Amino acid sequence: MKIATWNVNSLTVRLPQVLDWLVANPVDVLALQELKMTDDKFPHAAFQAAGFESVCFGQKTYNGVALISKVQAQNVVRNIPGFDDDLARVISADVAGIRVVGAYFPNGQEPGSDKFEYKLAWLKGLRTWLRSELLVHPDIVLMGDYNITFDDADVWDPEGMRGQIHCTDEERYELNALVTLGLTDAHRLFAQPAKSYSWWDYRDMAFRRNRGLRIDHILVSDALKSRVSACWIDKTPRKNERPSDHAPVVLELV
DNA sequence: ATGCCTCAGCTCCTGAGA
Repeated sequence: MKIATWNVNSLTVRLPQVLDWLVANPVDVLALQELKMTDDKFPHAAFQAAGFESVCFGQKTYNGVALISKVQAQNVVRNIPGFDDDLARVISADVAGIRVVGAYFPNGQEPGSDKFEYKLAWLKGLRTWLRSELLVHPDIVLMGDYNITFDDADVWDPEGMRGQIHCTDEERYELNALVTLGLTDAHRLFAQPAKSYSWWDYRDMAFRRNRGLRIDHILVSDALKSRVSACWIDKTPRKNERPSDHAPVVLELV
C-alpha cells in the first residue's frame, strides 16, 4: 500500500501534472494541499476518469485540501473539530482501514506576527484534537505541508535560517509535541540522501542548487510504525515545466 | 535589498507564499 502527500500550489495549474504523476505512481491515497479553488471547481470527473475517487475541502484563492483515493474515502471530516478556523486546511477520512489526515499547516509568515500567533494556536488545536483521535483511531497517518523543519538537517542553510520562520523553537516545540503523542517521522526511519528537501524557492534557481527545506512530512502512529517499509521524496515533478514549489512525499506500507 | 518567482483576483498591481 502506498500513501502520498503533495502541495500542488494551485490544482487548476497543476492538474495535468497530478494526473501524470498518478499514472506513474498509482498510490492508494494522495493528499493534496493548496488547491486554491472552491469546491464547485474541483475536478472530480478528471480523477474519476483516471480511476480515483476524491473528496475535497476548498476555498477561494488560498488553502484548500483534498484526498484522492482508489477506494472511496469514508467518514470525511473537514478541519479540526474543536478548533474554530475560517480557512480550509485539514481533511480526514478512513481509507483502506487507515485514518488518513491531510493537512496544510499555516505558514506563519514571520515570528511575532499575527499569522505566527495563529500558526501556534492552530498547532495547539491540532495537537489537542489528535490526542483524542489517536484513542479512537490507532492507525493514523498525518501528512501534508507542515511548514516546519524538524532540525538543521532539514534546512539548506541552518545558520542563515536560525530563528526564522519554519525554523523557530516555538514551531519545532509543537512539531515535537505531535511526535510525543505517539507519531513518528517516516522519513527518518530510513537512510535518506544527504540534503533531502521537499520544497525549494522558485527564485534564484534554488532547486538546481538544492537550496531547500524539508517541510512536507508523513507521520505515522505507533500502531502503524512496524508496517512502514519505505518513505521517499519524489523530486521528479519539481523538474517539470511550471512545477509546484513542493515535491511529493511517498510512504509505503506492508 | 523587503527583491529575486509564481499564483489568484474586484487582474496591468497587490498580497501571499516559504
